[in-house]
Amino acid sequence: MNYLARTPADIGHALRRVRKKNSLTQKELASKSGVWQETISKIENGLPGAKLETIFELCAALDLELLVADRSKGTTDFLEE
Amino acid sequence: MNYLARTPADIGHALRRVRKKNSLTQKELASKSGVWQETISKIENGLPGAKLETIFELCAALDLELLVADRSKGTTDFLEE
DNA sequence: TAAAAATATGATCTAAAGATCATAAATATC
DNA sequence: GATATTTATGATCTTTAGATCATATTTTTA
Repeated sequence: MNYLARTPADIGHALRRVRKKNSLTQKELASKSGVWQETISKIENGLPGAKLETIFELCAALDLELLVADRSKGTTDFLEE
Repeated sequence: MNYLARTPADIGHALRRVRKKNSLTQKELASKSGVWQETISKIENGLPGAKLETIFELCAALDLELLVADRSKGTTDFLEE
């Protein structure tokens, strides 16, 4: 299950989807990740200046990683693995 | 050609590899991307607080995108597509 | 090896992220 | 619809990223 991202908002949306898919509230993710709920809300809504480190903290908590890939023809919608 | 990233340093290293693969200096990438050479240097060296937006600006200039993926067993070394 | 080119680092300034708290607003539940 | 829960937003504070400039250091080239 991959989500393709070309913008900060894409990352935020992907993180939200995975969070919900795991039936976690932002508050629960906050506890898991050490990132504040308010911060998670902003990131999920596409905060352009979100820190890379914070993104990786959320990825770790959601058991995710990022792949740096050549730009594809794909859209930033849902991608099946 | 994918590079797997679990930390800001991984992202920085991936970006550097792709830049070099395209025979670009940091200064040339700076011109392409609108991000300052000095900033690129810091990011390539693993700046934890690098802004997501800045990362995507570099990705766009290098014709890259990110995939949000489930954590794999892989290491953050070079991965062949 | 010397010179040129590329990269890294330091200083200053402005804007803003994240922590922290509070709470308004939105959503979910019954 | 009422209530509970979740998410979004605003305020304050500290830290720091990025822009900008300069230049030290390192790497590359001839």
